[in-house]
Amino acid sequence: MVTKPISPRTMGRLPIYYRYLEDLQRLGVERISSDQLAQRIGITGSQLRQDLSAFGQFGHHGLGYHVGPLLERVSELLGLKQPHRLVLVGAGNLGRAVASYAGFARRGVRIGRIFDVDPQLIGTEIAGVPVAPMRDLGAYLASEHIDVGIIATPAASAQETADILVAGGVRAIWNFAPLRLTVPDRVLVEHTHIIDSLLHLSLRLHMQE
Amino acid sequence: MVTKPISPRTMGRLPIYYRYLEDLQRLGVERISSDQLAQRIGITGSQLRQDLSAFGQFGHHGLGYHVGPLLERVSELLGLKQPHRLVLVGAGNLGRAVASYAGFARRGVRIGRIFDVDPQLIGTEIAGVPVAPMRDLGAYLASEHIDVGIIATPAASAQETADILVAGGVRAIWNFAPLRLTVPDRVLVEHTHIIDSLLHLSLRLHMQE
DNA sequence: TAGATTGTTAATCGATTAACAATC
DNA sequence: TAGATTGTTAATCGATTAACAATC
Repeated sequence: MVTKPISPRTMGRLPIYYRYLEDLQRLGVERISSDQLAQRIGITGSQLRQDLSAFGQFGHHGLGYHVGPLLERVSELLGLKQPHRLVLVGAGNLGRAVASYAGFARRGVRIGRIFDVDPQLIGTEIAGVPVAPMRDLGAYLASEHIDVGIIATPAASAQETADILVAGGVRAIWNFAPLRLTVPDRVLVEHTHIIDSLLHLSLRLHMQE
Repeated sequence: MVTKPISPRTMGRLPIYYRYLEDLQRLGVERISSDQLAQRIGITGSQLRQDLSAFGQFGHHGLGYHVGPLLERVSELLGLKQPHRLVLVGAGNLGRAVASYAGFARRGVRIGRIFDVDPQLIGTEIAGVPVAPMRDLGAYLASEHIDVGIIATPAASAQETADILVAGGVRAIWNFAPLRLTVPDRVLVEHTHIIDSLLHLSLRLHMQE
C-alpha cells in the first residue's frame, strides 16, 4: 500500500496533517485543496502535495482532496487502526494529566492500568483506570499483552521502571521523566521533555529582541 | 557576539545541546570532544562542530570543548540569562504538573501566579505559587510585567484566555490546550501537544512491524 | 468546455557529511 | 615533539519549491 518510501521529514509532519484533517472533519469540511490546507498549516501547497504523493493518490484533479479518505489513510500510516494497549507508571500530577487526556479513547489508545508506590492511591481510580501497587507491575505485564509503557515517575525511579517494562516485553516506552533511559535497541523510546518546548520558546523570544 | 546566522535546524538542536551539557556538568565532566558528545546525542561529530562554529569558537585544538563555557554560551543563546516571568492559567492536573516542574527555578523561569475558575482552589498554593481567581488575570497583567502566559485550561476556554493574555501584553503563549490559538503576529505561540508525541511513537511502532 | 487543481519532474535551496590543514 | 581534535572548506545528500502537463 505504501507506494514510495516516506522520508523522515514527511513522517514528522504526519501527526500535524492528522490533527488538521481531524479538525476539518469535525467542522464538516468534506473537500479541501492542497493550497488551502497548506495555508492553514503554514507550509506550501507544493510541499503538501509532494508529501501526500508519497503514500498514494488521494486528490481529484480540479477538486482537491476528500477529507475523510485522506484522514483514514493518515490514521492507517500512523498505526491508529490497531488499538494500542498501555500501562502508566506514576500517578503524580503529570501521570494524572496523561491518564485524563480525553483524546486517547477516540484514537484507540487504552491505558489498562496505572501503577504507583503511594499506598493512598492503590485501589482508587483515575479517569476510570484502576491504580495498582508498583510491585505488581511485573506480574501484570506477564499476564497482559502491553505495547507501550508510559513513565511519569520522578527521575530517580525512571530507569528502574524502564527495566521492569522492558523485562515485561513492552515494545516502546513513552518517557516523561527528565532523563535519558537505557534500553535495548529493539525497544523504542519517545521522550517528551516539556522543558524542550519552553527552551524553544525562550530561544524564539530571545531571537526576536 | 553571534558570528554567523544560526540555521533553523541548528536552533532546534540547541535545547538538546543544553540538556546534554547540563548533564555533563552535573557529572563533573569538564572537557569533552565533539565526537564523544555527538555520540551521546546520536549525531555526527562533524555536525556538532558545524553547529557550534555558528556561534563562536569554543573548542581547543587537540583538547575538545570545555563544558562550562559552552553551556554558558548555549544558555545565553537560549535566552536563559534573562529571567522569564510567567503566569499559568488552569490548575488542573496538567497545570499542577507544569507548576510543579522542578527545573524551572534553576533556569530563571518564575511563575508569578496561577489563575483558575475553581473557587475551591482560590487562595491555596501550588508548588508555592498562589492561586487567584480567573477574573483577576487582566488586572494582574496590568500591574505586573509578564513575558509568557501558559495556557493549561480546557480547550473550550483557551481562546478566551489567550485574548486576555494578549490584551495584557504578554509576548508569548505556551499553549497546552488541544487547539490552535488565534493571536496577533507579534505574539509567539509555542504549542505543546502531547498527542503529537504519542502519534509519533505510534508511527514508529507501526513502521517497525 | 473552461477553470481548477492534482501529481510529478526538474531546479533550487539548505543541511549533513567528509576531509584535512591548522593548531594546541 | 607527536597525537589529538578543532574549525572550515568542499562534496554530497536530501528536502523544498517552482512549474506545468495531465485530467477531472
